[in-house]
Amino acid sequence: MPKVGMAPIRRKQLIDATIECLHAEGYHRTTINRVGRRAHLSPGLVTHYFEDKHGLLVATLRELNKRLSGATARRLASATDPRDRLHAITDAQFDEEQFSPQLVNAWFALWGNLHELPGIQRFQTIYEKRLRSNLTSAVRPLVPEARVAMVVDTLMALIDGLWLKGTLSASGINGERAREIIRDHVNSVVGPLDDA
Amino acid sequence: MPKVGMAPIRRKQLIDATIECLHAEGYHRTTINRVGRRAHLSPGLVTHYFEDKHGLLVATLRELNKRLSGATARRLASATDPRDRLHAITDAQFDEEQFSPQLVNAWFALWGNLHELPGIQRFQTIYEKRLRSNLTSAVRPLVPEARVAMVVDTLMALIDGLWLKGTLSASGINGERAREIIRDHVNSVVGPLDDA
Amino acid sequence: MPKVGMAPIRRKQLIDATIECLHAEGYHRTTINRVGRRAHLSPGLVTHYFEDKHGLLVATLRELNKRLSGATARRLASATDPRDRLHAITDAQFDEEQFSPQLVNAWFALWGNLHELPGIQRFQTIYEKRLRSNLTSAVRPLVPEARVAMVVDTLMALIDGLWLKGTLSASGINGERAREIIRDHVNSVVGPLDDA
Amino acid sequence: MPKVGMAPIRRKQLIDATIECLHAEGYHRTTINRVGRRAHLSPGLVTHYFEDKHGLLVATLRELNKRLSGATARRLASATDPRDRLHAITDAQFDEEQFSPQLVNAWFALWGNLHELPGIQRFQTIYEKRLRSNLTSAVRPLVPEARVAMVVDTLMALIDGLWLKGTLSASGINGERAREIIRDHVNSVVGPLDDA
DNA sequence: AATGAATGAGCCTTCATTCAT
DNA sequence: TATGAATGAAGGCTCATTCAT
Repeated sequence: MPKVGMAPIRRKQLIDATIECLHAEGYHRTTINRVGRRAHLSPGLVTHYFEDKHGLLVATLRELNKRLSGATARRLASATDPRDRLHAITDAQFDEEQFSPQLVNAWFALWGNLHELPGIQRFQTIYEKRLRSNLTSAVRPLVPEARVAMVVDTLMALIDGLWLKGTLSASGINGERAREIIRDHVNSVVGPLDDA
Repeated sequence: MPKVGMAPIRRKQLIDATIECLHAEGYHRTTINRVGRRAHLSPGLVTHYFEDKHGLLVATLRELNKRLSGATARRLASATDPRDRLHAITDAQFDEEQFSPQLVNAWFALWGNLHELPGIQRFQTIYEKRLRSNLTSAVRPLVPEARVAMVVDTLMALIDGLWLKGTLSASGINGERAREIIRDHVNSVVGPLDDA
Repeated sequence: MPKVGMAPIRRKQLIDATIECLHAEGYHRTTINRVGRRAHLSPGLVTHYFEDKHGLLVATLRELNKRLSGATARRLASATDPRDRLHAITDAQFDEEQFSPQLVNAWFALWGNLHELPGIQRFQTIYEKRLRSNLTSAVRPLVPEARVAMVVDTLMALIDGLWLKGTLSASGINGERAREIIRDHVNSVVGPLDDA
Repeated sequence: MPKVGMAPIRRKQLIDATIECLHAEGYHRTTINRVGRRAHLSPGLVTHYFEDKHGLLVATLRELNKRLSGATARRLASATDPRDRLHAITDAQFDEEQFSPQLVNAWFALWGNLHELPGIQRFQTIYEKRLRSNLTSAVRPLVPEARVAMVVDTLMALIDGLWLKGTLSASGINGERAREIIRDHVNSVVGPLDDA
């Protein structure tokens, strides 16, 4: 009695299980068998739906990025003022929903092994370019043109650094603190809010 | 083939080969066999000198950290002015010698798999604390006490972020650019150099 | 190749191959590869079905004990007279089917390496206790209570000793001779059969 | 400054360490390195003095047998009466000094792996024959000729069985109990001591 | 659509042995 | 006489993948 339309359901189940597994067990313990077990599905299904272990991991990273982009889009939607736009973008990077230890760790476990995921780097580069482009257009109205590149580079590095700190529980950097730091930095860069 | 006193020589050879291998092949391709082959030594020697693969990787991370600490110490030695001290520390993080793609990638390959290296996290935490302590004492004379924590947190995240960018050739962040960014940031934080 | 329900078949095949291998090649030559080869199965299947080499050996010892217990049960079933019950138990220990060089050697190869099979000792102790309990209730009606313990201890040691001799082809102790010896001993202990 | 006459000293040290190791770690953990470490000697010395790991184990078994034979000889020396001679032999098998857990376990660890010690079986057979011969000449004066073989076979099996039990701490068979059992058995076989 | 049986390559590790000193 | 450096084979185990059902 083959059911139809299972594909999206199964794919979601497996990706969720992969995220869980990456978080809980780390990259190299994230095996097809373990992912299957977590999803209460057989290991054979992974290849059925993702061709490959590689395929599963790529799909997982895509999903992680998508969730993050979603946060950016949502926040940008309700921002009009240039400065607000900038805050929207940076805040989105540390959105409570996405900046959970689980997602950060899963993302980072993949990130830390890009070497073994051929084809993903290009894909990741695209994501980075989009962020840079978003940041650039948000920053441009706020600082002298000559400083745009520097400000954007700094912001991007700072964002990545805060993510990285987020994987180390010992660092004490959670979403709230990350937003605080990045807001402080943004303010110091674009000048104090002259609300007078 | 001398019989005695080979230990330090072999250990260095194997650690160097590990760094090479991590850079060239990535974490999970860094196997005992491959490291041995790179060092022109038999795989059995790894266990002879490091007990374990784990032991080898720990020793490698230690070595990487040591080299980095060395750079910091060297630069601090010739800095007296508070602002100079701060620059010395941050510049040291991107010292030409240490911030080579090879070392950065090796370091990061280990970093991205801390999960699988039990016991290393504690060790890494110590290293982080030392950096924080160095930065704090350098920053304190330069900014109001209430801002010290924020400034240090930001600096540490920015440093990590720049390292991370350094692993992606596509990001265009090399040692020079990294130092430029961090100097710009430091200046903006502690106020412009009033050399007038 | 059917897809389902292979477990019991494969398990039996692998256990049989293990017994063969222990007999023919000895304990430390009984490797997962060799067992697999004997069973015409891949080495990976061992872990699939037994988790471990250890698991395979434990299962094998269990099987050997089960076969032996089976012989005891069968013989006891057709014995009513107390003396017959005692003979039934002791004879069962040297049942032609179980006391083959193959099984004895396999059993002994395991036995001689209990050190390396953590957790098995307890299991083996249970088996021993059952035998002791069986013997005790068979002996009790036949000798003065004060002698029961001594008689049982002696019987158990003698049984083990005969098994041990059974592993040495040079000893000339086969099933028939073993039964002869133990019957002679039993008779001398419980008094001659007064069939007059 | 090469010392002369070290051979017997070193050989003894290494054999003692082997016995310890067999007892404490079991057969397959008894490696040349571990034995060397226990003896505070380098692993290379083992091959120097024993050619081989095999050579070391053979020498160890020889030593164990020698110690046991020594006990027999000592006890036989002071026995004149036929029955005393028999008791001397059987008691010697469970001499407090030899029937220690350490020696029993070491002996048994070797015994349980005779398969892997080519050439030892022959050697062990000799030892068995000598025991049989000793027992036979002690038994002959005490029982009808027709029963000698049976009595000796039983005795030999019982002795081995008691040794075997001695390796299992759970069995509760120590030297004292073993002697008690074997004496009881001997008495029942050769008839009660008619000291009237 | 789904299962789980089966394979075989590859990894880490252990170890007996050899050998230069 | 003694050391310990060095090798390389083999073992146990994990795992991605294939495939019959």
